[in-house]
Order: sequence, then C-alpha cells, then structure tokens
Amino acid sequence: MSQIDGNELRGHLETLVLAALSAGEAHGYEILQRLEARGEGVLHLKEGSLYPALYRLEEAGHVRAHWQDDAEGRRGPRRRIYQLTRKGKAELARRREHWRRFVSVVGGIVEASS
Amino acid sequence: MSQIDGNELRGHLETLVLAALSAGEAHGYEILQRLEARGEGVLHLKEGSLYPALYRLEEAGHVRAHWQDDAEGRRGPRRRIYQLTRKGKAELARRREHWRRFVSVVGGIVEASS
DNA sequence: TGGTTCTATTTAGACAGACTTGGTAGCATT
DNA sequence: AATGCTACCAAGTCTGTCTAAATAGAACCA
Repeated sequence: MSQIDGNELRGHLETLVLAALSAGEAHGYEILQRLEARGEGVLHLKEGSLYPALYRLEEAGHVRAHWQDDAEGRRGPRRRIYQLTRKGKAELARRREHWRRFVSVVGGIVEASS
Repeated sequence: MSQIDGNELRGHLETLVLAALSAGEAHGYEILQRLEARGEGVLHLKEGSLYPALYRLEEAGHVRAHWQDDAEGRRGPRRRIYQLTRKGKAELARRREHWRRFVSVVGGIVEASS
C-alpha cells in the first residue's frame, strides 16, 4: 500500500498536529502515536518533523507547553506536555475550513471526468 | 478568500498537470489556464513550477511533447504541445487512487469529531 | 516609431518545511 | 551488558514550488 510521502504533508502537518491535540493534551511522542494510529498504516511522521512543527505552533501561540510534573508516577524520560490554546482552537477551525476548500479545489480537478 | 499555498500543492502538482492533460493535449500556458479556470479563484500555479513539473513528467515518460507545427495558422511564440502517454494515463489513475487515500487519511484526522 | 500588453517558454536562485542522522537519557527485558 | 522502548533535541540534507528575470512574436494604440 502506497505510503503518504512527506512532500504531500507539506502545509498540512501543523493542521494534523492541532487536530491530534484537539482530542486532549499530549506529549510529543504521544502525538506521533495518535497520528500513527489514525494513519491507516500509510502515515508515518518522524520526530524530526514533529518537534519543529510543535515549536512553530508554540511560537505562534497555538499550543502551550510545560514539562510534566513527575513528582509521583512514572519514572522515565521527561515529557513536555502540549495543549491547544484558545487561539490554537480558532486556528484549527480555520484550518479545517481551509482543508475543505483545498480538497474541493484540488479534488475537483483530479477527479474531473474520471 | 485564502489562497492555496505552494506548500500544500507539493506532491500534488504533477497530479494536477496530468489531470489537466486528460482533457486533451495542451501547451504549457494552456495548462496553466485550465488549472486557473478550475481553481475557483484560489489556485494560481506559476510558470516556474509548471515547466519543471512538465520536464519531470516528460522524463518519466508520462507525457510526450512536440513543438507545434506552425506551417500555417498562428504567428506568435512557439508552443510545445504536451499529451499524456499510455503510461501517463495509467499514472494518473494510480495518482487518483492515491489522492483518495490521502484525503481519506488526512481528512479523517482533520475532521475527527469536529 | 515606439510603447504597452498579451502570449509563451526558459532558467537561476531563494526558500520552507519534512526528511535523515545521530545524540542524550532512563527504564525494562533478556 | 546488550538490546529495545520511551522521549526529546540539534544539525544538516533534500526537493519542489516560488520569485524574478530574460527572451521573443504579434496586436494594438498613439
């Protein structure tokens, strides 16, 4: 089954990350797993793409991050927990609209009289 | 109205070009116009993107090109006419399938419980 | 005659963003 | 002690779309 190539994700990856976070806060690795789980076996993001995307989203004020307080509970690598800000939720709504237009326009051409 | 950015087109532009040519042979500029016409005002390809894409498609054997025979008819800049090869038609079919999967997977995540 | 606009192709270089690679580090399993 | 899984990060590569400019014929206007 043909995989979804990184090029095709360009300009959509941040939208995917925002959508993943709309299900609730998560740390980076968990976002990766959420997307992988919903990726129907053809979507495989890499850390090298995700973390820069998270930094961009954080800088833009769309997500907020904090180090997990591991006073009690798990022992393991430290985690940074990301969550949508109000601004990020609005951004996700805009991006959903934009996604629909993208699909409508490109899809309209690709599927024309096929 | 928000435009479709070049980044989002990455990995899809060649598919658009193949789809445009499935309506019949055309020269570069005409492909641009076809896509512009179907772009609902938000899709604007540039020559600097189209011609390299055409060269890639030609090299891959998906399109065939020839200089227009202007023995009679129009006088103006010379044109290169592009048409789908049999291989290109098969490629378009594959890419349509791939497009549907892409929309299904990414759309499924983006639209999840929205 | 020159100026502008539209058609049409070509190429050089800039750029953004997803990628690969490799590193750190803790814990669990073998 | 070695491997594998979790978890994060940095540096550099790649690629394809973009900007921008050059070239050039034809049509139109003044």
